[in-house]
Amino acid sequence: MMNDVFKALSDPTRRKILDLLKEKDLTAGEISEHFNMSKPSISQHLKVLKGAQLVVDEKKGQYVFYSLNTTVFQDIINWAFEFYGKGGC
Amino acid sequence: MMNDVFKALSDPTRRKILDLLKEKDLTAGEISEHFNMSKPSISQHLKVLKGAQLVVDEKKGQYVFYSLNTTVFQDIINWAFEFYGKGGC
DNA sequence: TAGGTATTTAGTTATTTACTTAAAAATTAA
DNA sequence: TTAATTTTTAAGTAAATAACTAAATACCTA
Repeated sequence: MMNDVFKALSDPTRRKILDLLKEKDLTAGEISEHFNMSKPSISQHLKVLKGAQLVVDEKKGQYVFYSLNTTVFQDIINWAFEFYGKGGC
Repeated sequence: MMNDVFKALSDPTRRKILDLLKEKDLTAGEISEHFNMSKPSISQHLKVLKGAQLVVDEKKGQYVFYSLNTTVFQDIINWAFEFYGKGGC
């Protein structure tokens, strides 16, 4: 579970996708416009992000909108807190 | 920089090494005892963790002690906070 | 229905990664 | 110095990853 998350985060293209989604929800096509990369490659990256539950997709007509799933980011924070300091925020 | 960190964290063996170091500092040999894996493999994993500055090493005689570098974990928390909620703790 | 757009799936290839064993380097002690 | 111990480096290999193109799927509109 956390393995899927860190594997997903280990690729710079996928982290940049997350950065884009921080601003606003985007379709697969809009996301791909930000990269010098084929649409299928971006689609695969989105699949990995979705598998890690870092993003959620929603189909609207012929478009698929992607958005962040913030709960997993909380999991990452909790994971890192165990190393940084013994509890406390 | 953050790329090295997430790449380092993407492997379960390396995350388990970090878990072990959460308890106490350990030598390379002590770490390797916790795995069904050759010492050179563990040494390579330690090199990756060190490259990401997630751990620090200190030579004491013929032993090399490894310990956590907590500052990078703070960086991870800061990174994730930007997705979770706009600031605030 | 037919054609167009958006997205994903399938199949292929080059690169990277994680492991192995063997050898080297560095330290300790007889 | 020689031998033993700890750790890293080097070289090789199998599996995973990330990219591509081509084809399939799904939806919309004329």
